[in-house]
Amino acid sequence: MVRHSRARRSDCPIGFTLDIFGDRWSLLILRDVLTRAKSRFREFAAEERIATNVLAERLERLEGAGLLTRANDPSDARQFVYRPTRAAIDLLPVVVEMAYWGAMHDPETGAPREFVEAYEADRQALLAGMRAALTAGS
Amino acid sequence: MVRHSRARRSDCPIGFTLDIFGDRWSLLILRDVLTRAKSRFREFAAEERIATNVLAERLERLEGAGLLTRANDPSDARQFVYRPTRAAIDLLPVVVEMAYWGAMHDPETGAPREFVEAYEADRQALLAGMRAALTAGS
DNA sequence: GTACATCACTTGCATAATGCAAGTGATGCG
DNA sequence: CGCATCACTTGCATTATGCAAGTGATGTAC
Repeated sequence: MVRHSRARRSDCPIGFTLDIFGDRWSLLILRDVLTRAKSRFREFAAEERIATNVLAERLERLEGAGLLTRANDPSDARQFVYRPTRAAIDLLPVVVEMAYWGAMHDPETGAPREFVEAYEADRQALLAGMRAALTAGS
Repeated sequence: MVRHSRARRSDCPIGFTLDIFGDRWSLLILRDVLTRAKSRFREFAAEERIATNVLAERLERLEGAGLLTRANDPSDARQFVYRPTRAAIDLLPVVVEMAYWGAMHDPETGAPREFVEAYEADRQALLAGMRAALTAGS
């Protein structure tokens, strides 16, 4: 049986990157974890229209790829807490650049003005602030 | 008939961005156009293992999305020349950040050392240089 | 100008990924 | 105890992708 889906297809670092989250949903999940403080299955399932079976598979794969950790929620044994790893936090620049590009080129963007202003004023500070928010509780 | 594939699914600028090239191939095509000076169908088809039918559809969609232009090749009537638009050139930061992330986290990356060094030494200068190379002939 | 190669695609079909709706078992809660 | 909620599964229809083999227009060598 041949696995086409996730075989390595390129020696290029961009190809490598796309092998990990070059699909519709993985990066949206990472966006939620990185910029919206989401950490639970139901939170990911809520906002976007991702099917739960696909979500389950993506979370498992992102965990396997070393981008998310999955821990028991001490306050509710039914739930799990997904958190970004260092590698995922390193993706912040990618997420920020994609958001900025979308904000610039989407005629009806929902991008908050404050994000655009913060980016244009001081990109490094914006990134540092976002990174700090993610590293705070560790 | 309902089109699921490319309907807008999010008001987030990242969602918008992923609607345009949130698939395996679109961004690789853009990478080729933006960083490898590729401009013809056969050049795109050559390096990666993209099926020609998928490539044809992607080129058409990227043109429709305003990221590529398609022009006749004056020296060969069989060929067309695909070039990035301003919007595509604006994607350089995204491409560069993805490449850098891949270079940092891919254990067997094929990323050229010079790229990593240039990025770490002066990201802005790297981007300016890449942008200048693309704008040169216009 | 005839034969052949090359170009950008198409076409037909098999396989894989995704979407959708309805479960399922474990746990929380009144 | 009864019901709601949690993180998933399962079955199946639909869509996207991969693969191999065309196709017509054009270039090129003889």
